[in-house]
Amino acid sequence: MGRRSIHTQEELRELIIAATTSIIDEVGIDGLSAREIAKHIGYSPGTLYNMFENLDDLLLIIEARLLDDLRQQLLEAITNAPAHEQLPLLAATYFEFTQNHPKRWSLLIEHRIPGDHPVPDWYEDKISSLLQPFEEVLDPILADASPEARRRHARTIWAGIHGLTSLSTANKLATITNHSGQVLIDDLVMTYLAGLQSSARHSGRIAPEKEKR
Amino acid sequence: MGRRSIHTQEELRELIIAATTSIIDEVGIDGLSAREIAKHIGYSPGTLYNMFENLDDLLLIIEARLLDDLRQQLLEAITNAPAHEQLPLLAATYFEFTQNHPKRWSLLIEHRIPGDHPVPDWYEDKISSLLQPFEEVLDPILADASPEARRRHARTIWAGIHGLTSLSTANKLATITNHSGQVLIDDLVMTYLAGLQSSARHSGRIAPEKEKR
DNA sequence: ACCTGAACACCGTTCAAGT
DNA sequence: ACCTGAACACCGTTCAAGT
Repeated sequence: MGRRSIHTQEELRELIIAATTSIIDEVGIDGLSAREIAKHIGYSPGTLYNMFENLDDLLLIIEARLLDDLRQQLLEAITNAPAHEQLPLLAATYFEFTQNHPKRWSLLIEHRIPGDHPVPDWYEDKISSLLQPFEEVLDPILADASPEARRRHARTIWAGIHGLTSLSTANKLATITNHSGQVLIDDLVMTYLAGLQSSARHSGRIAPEKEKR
Repeated sequence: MGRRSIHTQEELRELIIAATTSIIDEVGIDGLSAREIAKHIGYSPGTLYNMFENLDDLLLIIEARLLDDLRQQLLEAITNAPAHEQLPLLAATYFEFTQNHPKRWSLLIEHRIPGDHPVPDWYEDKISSLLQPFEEVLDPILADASPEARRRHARTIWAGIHGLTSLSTANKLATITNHSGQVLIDDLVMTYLAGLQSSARHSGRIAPEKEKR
């Protein structure tokens, strides 16, 4: 047949992304295949390769949108929140988000581009932008620290939280992390914060208690 | 043909495990297949299913051995080490180990049993036994804490370290974690430890400085 | 008893051919 | 120009048949 043009290229693209997302959420990653996606949208498998380089490319785009959504929720969570509650709020929101999208979050964790090929730049940017809320929230606490130390602490606490959420969605480590995940994340954030404040004290200056607003 | 019996069942089993391990380490997970393993050991693909339930089962066994090795190295690392250096040593050893076996460690992180089936009990035990060194090392620091708090802190710091090493081997997050991994892990351990000691102080008793030996 | 290898039901991806 | 769908080179897994 051919020459249908019922949808614009852009519509077709979104159709494919939507179908793939819903297959993952409903059936799981194991039930996903190019043929299955094609069947869902009523096109032939070949059409996918007209819009995307390959399946990995398509999945990467879905992962990137998930990261966008997460970032959005993180930013919303800390808006108007008292400064000293912001980091715990970020952590709780991060965890909750991954629990709400377990299948897609697993995809994000487990999906690796074959051949050790590096991931595209735009994808790395998405990841980097996740760090921004953490840097913002840590800034007042680390007022005296060097820029390098601030970058480092933000990365550490982000990576710790990210790692913990990942363990929770991979039910391969269930016995350990069903301790449960939220409890461990709270522990991590609270103890790490206490550690930051304690070293701020030892380095000669006490991080001031916030009383903004 | 059939009826070769050049190898005992046990030898054949080990042969398969060894071949699979070396394919993963050399070619990577993408180059792995039942047919490829069979070719390596000079048997037919069907033979694999005589010794193992399926490919997932075989991979799980390889992952379990990796965990055994890691545990062994962790225990060796803290033997005869001063108490206050033990946790940093565990973290550094953990990280180094994963860097030394990047392909197999990626397998451990990314390999999920299809269908949300839970992992076998013996596998969960392997994971649990990784916690033991962390509990041992934290015990002196948490002398006053409740058993529940000790379990929790050990799980938290283990999961944080585990999560960080996982991010480092998945080069999907390279820009962030090539900060580098070892630096972030040191930061996590040191700051978390400072946090633990600071709350020990606040709860009325200072964790005594160790001076054993 | 032990192992084979053809067969089944799938994959991702390509590309000549159809409209 | 747009899309098809048969074809290619693979998968994991099974199981009747061979020695």
